Amino acid sequence: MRAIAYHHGDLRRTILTTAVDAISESGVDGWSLRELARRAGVSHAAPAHHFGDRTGLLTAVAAEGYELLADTLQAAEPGFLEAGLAYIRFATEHPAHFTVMFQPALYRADDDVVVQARDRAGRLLRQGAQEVAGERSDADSTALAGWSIAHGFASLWLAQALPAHTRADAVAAARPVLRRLIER
Amino acid sequence: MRAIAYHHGDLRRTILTTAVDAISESGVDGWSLRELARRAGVSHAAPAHHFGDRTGLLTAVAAEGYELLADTLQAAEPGFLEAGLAYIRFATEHPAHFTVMFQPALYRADDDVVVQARDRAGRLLRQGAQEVAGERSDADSTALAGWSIAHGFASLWLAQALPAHTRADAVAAARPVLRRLIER
DNA sequence: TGTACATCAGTGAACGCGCGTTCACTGATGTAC
DNA sequence: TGTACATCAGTGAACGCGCGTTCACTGATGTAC
Repeated sequence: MRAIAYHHGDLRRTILTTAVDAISESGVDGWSLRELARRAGVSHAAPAHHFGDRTGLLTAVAAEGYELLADTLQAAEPGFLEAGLAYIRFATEHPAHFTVMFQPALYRADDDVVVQARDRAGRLLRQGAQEVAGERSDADSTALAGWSIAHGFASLWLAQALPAHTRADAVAAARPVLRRLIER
Repeated sequence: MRAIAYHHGDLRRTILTTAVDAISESGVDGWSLRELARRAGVSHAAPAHHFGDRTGLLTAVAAEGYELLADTLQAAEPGFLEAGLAYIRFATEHPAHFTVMFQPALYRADDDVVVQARDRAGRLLRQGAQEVAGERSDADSTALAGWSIAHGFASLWLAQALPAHTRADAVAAARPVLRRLIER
């Protein structure tokens, strides 16, 4: 691979990764397209070639996020507890994606690629919820409770709002918390 | 009250309110200090007098948010369910405050006023959790489960990620979901 | 009750800067024959 | 195997704009005497 080529070859991928890094470091608005170009070592006009504008770039981040979430859920062992822990692992390993995904005002939420990926993740999520809801009469509320508790734990952990002992390993700390929903 | 006075009298309050409105409309970064000044009808240099910079302003928003949350929790009937619903009511009625509070990188989280208000809200929150944890051996996990489920429901609702039937009344929709943690 | 003075809130002109966008261009790659 | 041509990715100079910040100022308010 040449160090520098006129045609980068994988600039789209590079910009996307750079954007995710920048979001992790400085939040969803703490950077400019020009800064991403600078970091990626390309001209400041290059990103527009692939994404058009910020919204286009964030749309790609959201789509990739839903794909990654779906992959993570798909790879998890069956059962609500494992699905919930997979959800939390995804959020803590991909904080930038997670943050963007749940701020739909930032991107084109009706973009085809986003819709497809989100549907796929949604299907797997409902499958995980099924396993805690079972035959209960309040299956819907139980499914929402499952999603809420996993999403809430992940969000609070990312916001650094949880007690210090949860810092080192979010997934381990989440286990007894999620379990609280299925046993008593 | 004069329509226009050289000394506004309550400009700090006005800018703060204007900021909260702007955040609700356009997110945490969708505005500038100059725009707030324009909206408030004062010169563009006026906000700096009261808040210094964006961070100072967001610090004030976070502090006010924790105060409002504490007030809401304090006014709630006793019991975990009522505390959880109060938490969700706060989040849905003050989305801008809620959003800022849980992004500590945006403001000075160690500011005295913030710390005091957050501690007060934290005390009331722990009190609510106590009522679901009771004498259980896993009291800590139960308390975190309570916070997570309320926070998760509120976050997902604000992200417009929940099913349509929850849209009209978040608090009513949350009731059976939170209940799921205390009965089975 | 009146005057002098200090303090403070808010003004408005000026600055330099980084931004997104535009556009004519250049260089690399792929395809037709 | 070689040549011509179209397509596409990325360049870099130029633009106008809104921004935060600075600073000398003005006008209102509060206090001392």
